[in-house]
Amino acid sequence: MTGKWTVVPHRTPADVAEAEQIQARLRERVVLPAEPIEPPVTVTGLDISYAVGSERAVAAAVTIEVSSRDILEVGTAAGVVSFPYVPGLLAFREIPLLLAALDRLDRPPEVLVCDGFGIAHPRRFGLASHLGVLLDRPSFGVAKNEFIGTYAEPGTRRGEWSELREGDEVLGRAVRTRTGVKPVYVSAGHRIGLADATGLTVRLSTRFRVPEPTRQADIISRRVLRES
DNA sequence: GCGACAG
DNA sequence: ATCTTGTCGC
Repeated sequence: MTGKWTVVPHRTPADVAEAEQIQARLRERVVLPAEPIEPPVTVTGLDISYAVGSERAVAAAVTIEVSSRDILEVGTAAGVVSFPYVPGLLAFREIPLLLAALDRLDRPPEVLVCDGFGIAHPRRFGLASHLGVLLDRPSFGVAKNEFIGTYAEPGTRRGEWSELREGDEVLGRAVRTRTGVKPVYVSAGHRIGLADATGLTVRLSTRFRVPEPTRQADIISRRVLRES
């Protein structure tokens, strides 16, 4: 079931070693522009909900209008995950179902936002980068928890941020989307810079810590899962 | 060797 | 990720 916008097909690897091979090969395709991208009218958020004690899961792709934060379109896909959760290899667990959910959208996504990381990853190729490369679309990640790198606590006000880095290498930002609330961790995935990813993250999260596209994808995937 | 470890 | 309601607090 190759998605209509999938540029690079996905195969589930047989083991961790094969997954890391694929990761290393695809990573070479990542492009991170220094210039701002064309401001998108919509952003498509992605997330997956899992059933307890089984491999059943539901993915949701939710396209949100940036200016209004309204939902424009929803695509979902139920299925069975075929790769275990391994830190650093999350993409191999989630990508098949995410691609299926994206397939259900009529309008091709402009910019993708994932629950997780882009290049802020042990091998600089997290879920957001992986999906961006497969679809050849701009993508970035917004994670709720830290993974790698260190950062200074950002200012307490909404919109303030600090660099997430490993040594001299800037991997992302800890971004305050709500005043006085724990920051989210933003990283570029593919074909987008950190400044754009940060700006979109803040614009898309007005009432809640998590930006609307991934927040709605979380809510909808969870609802569809329990209704199945 | 011992933890830590996106979702 | 997931099991789970109300409740305390800003």
